Amino acid sequence: MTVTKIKNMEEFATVSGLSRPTVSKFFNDPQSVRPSTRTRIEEALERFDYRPNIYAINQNRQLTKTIGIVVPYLADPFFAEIARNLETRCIEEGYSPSLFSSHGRQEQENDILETLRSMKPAGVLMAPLGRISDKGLVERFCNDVPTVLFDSKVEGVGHVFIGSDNMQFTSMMVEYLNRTGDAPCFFEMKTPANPNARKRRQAYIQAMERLGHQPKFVQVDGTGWEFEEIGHRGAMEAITHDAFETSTVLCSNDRLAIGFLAACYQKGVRVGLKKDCHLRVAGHDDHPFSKFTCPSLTTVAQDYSAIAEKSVRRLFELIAGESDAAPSADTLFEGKLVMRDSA
Amino acid sequence: MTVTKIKNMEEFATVSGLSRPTVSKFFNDPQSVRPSTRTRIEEALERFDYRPNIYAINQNRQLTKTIGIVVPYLADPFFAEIARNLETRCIEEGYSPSLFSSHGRQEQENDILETLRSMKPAGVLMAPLGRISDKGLVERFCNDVPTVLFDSKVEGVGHVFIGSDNMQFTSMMVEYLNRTGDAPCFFEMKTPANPNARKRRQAYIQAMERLGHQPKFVQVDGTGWEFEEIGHRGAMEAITHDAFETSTVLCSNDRLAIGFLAACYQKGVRVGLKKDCHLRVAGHDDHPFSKFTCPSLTTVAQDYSAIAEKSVRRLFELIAGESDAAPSADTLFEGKLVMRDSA
DNA sequence: CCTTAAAATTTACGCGCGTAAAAAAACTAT
DNA sequence: ATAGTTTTTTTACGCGCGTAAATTTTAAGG
Repeated sequence: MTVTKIKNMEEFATVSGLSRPTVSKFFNDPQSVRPSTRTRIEEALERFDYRPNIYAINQNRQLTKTIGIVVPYLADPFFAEIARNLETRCIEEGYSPSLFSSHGRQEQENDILETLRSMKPAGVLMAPLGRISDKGLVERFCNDVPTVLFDSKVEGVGHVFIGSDNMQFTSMMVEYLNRTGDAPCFFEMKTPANPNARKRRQAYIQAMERLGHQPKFVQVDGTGWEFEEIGHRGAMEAITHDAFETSTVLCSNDRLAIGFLAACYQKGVRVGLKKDCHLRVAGHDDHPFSKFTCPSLTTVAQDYSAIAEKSVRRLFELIAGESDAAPSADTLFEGKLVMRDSA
Repeated sequence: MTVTKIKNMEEFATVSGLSRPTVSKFFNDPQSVRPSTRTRIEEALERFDYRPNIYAINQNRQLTKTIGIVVPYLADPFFAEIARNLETRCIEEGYSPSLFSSHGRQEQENDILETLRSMKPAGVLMAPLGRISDKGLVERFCNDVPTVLFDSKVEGVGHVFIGSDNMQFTSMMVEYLNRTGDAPCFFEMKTPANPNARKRRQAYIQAMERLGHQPKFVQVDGTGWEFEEIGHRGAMEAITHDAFETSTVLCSNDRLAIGFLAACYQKGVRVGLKKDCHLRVAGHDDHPFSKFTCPSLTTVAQDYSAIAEKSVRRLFELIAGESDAAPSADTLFEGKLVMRDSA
């Protein structure tokens, strides 16, 4: 590194003995210049550490090299984990991911979309809030910016959706629970924020009917994203009032189950498969912490990295296909049964 | 909204019946124009939804309205929670936060700092990786960009640090455990990534000696940020070899404790205060999930929102104080003892 | 109504880079 | 060496906005 500070591309071109347009070409695509020229620039780059001004670059670009990533609630390790996968994949493809969390609030989600618009991103990977999303606004956004929706689908919105096959998730789990013991009741929030929850409820009902059982529900009040808290409260009440009509409980998601198991422990309700257990409990998602609950949680695993991988790949297809591609069929990943100690 | 699309500030100024410099002034500070003028612009804003091009704006600004937020590992709910607080506070102050996670890798942290440099942010809130941070690079960054370090201090680097008083955390917990039962042994990673862990170890030793007890350690191998996994493995081994010389275990952080408790449950080791319990377990941090462990985890609570609040406030002081202020003393927050069922 | 101060307008330049067109230079193959 | 091709250089314009200086308009106060 030399003392000389390079302010702009003009200066950098001079010190590397080239013209500015050539250097500009290099930064847009190193392969587009002659190997010998490339070498000269790379050498100069080591001596002078210059970086093109991103704002000046993007001002003149119709499309930037930015990818927006939007999740509904980053404090949920599930989304943190997905976001991490997405980020990594984008970087590998030479893009700069920009991460946003709606923190469970519609207003925030709307702000983020507006911000993203002005960022002229090459594309956006978005897990919408779901029920409380501003559908019209999300729809308009998807029409204007190449966007892949993942995790939670907003009906009729967006060209590309990547998610989990909730029908398969729940069917499989109900089937498993039914084979190995009592058929489960379904533990869920009364008004879930996430559309996956509604699909899982439907799937539960269908699966139970198919097996000749009557669906049974235990529903908890509560809004927001503090699912553990809600699950805990709901379980405490249900246990106190002995509200379970069966010895098996299927939770709509693992975070509810985590709260549920904590309540069971506190109330002295033994959970698991052993002879002296009163209850079996299962969940959905294979949350990062489900391995460490007491007992460890039997659940259906979402394939995080597959969803991330596929989302990014579909986004780049969308970006590449000049004309906005026809709305494609949703991609739904099947889940894997993870048999642990709780059921 | 009208059909007319506004492309730039010139056009927008025309439709609002004003000149571009006036409109420009408005966007930089709405208070700087006459109320009647402000109203006219705001009305036009509703009819035409125009937003200044952020890239063009930032190109000509020495300092942008961006605040960088860097955390070492976003999949850790502790950092997700802190980040959420920081984001919210920044937005309230009229800045645009930009969130980055190092994902536990030095290379990534370095890249983020380089990216941030080119973003010309007004300031940066950074929780460094700690031990594996590139100290020289972080130092240089802090000298060039107004930066507040939080959570984990890199010795001798940065002008402002906001964190927790680990000495007080651990002292208090050791004191409490000693008063209510056996003095604790210390459960930790052999080579912790985070400097807080080292401070806690020292504090543990001092506290034990002050109380006339000999410090005892159970140390686990393992690197990375999968603390629950590491804690679980360590506890399984320790229990198998009956490696505890005392009936009380103080974990270096809650995530290790979560894994620890899971292992205890699996091994049939009863944890808690009741007569039939073999072990008491405590942690540090009051992780968002510590309330839902089995049994619920006794710990020392970090004051998330206070740290966030203070960090943001100090950053804005740094930004406001034209000349780079003299290195100020660290701000350390005391923790609160959270007595739950595990100890 | 006139004086003053405050605010808005006009005019004009610059930021750092993308990019197009024409000319010059550097390679490649014969 | 020469014709033909590829790459680089020259030249020049534009992007959308910040911002400064000089001028004109507006509002306020006596």
